[in-house]
Amino acid sequence: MSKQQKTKKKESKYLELKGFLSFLILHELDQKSLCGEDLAKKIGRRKGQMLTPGTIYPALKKLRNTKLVKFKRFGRKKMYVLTDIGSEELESLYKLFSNYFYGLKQKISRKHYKA
Amino acid sequence: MSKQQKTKKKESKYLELKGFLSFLILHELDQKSLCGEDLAKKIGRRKGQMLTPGTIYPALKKLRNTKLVKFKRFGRKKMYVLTDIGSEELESLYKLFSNYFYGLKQKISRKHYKA
DNA sequence: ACCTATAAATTGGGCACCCAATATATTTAT
DNA sequence: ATAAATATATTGGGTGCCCAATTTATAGGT
Repeated sequence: MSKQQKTKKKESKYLELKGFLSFLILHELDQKSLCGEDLAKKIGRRKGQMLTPGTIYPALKKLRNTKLVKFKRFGRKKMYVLTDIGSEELESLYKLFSNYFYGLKQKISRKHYKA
Repeated sequence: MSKQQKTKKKESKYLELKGFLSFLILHELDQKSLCGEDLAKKIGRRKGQMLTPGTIYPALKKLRNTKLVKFKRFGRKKMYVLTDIGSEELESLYKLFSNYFYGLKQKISRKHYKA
């Protein structure tokens, strides 16, 4: 009972929902400043599977390079926050997101999301 | 004024929302039977840019191979519909989708979506 | 100083998405 | 039968997502 999320109860048999990682990172950081590890846990909870370092850190690196996020060091943690550019970008992405998934609103419920 | 959707008014400057194509195909086909071309237009409208044949047809091919969709020929069109397996898969994907985007419900509005 | 734990980061590889360009098949018009 | 139009399909290449495995850096305990 030590593992935080185990190998995956795959609900869908054929397809996966990949993508939107950078978008979700910005969205989470807009709610609360987080370190890489906690971001991986939080987004991992959304997908039902922990994000590995090889997923989260390259994504953060890219977001740093494009100046959408920055961090401040606290002990060994790097606490990430949005930059002004990052906030603007997120607002644009919300509009795209709205278009992209128009009509799917009723599919989003709290039923399966824990924490 | 002949082109249906032009080169792209890119709202976000740095990131794109990629992915979920197969999911959206299943979702659209669950609403209405469509041919490849019309699927490309419909999903293209969601992203603000027409999907090219090189995007839609390989995706449909994969969905046919996994028996999630099938088609019937009408003239030169292939009208796609979900199989029973496809319907089940879509239900599972809606649950994953709900988790994946929990908390983003209020971001989905009709504001920017046309048709 | 040394060890341990924690957080961050890189490497290598696979797959989905995506487009531009090109090619094939089918239907309709002449 | 031939041409034009429409719909389907493939090819080649780029990029992002994703993981397993490994490595580096930082902080705390003894």
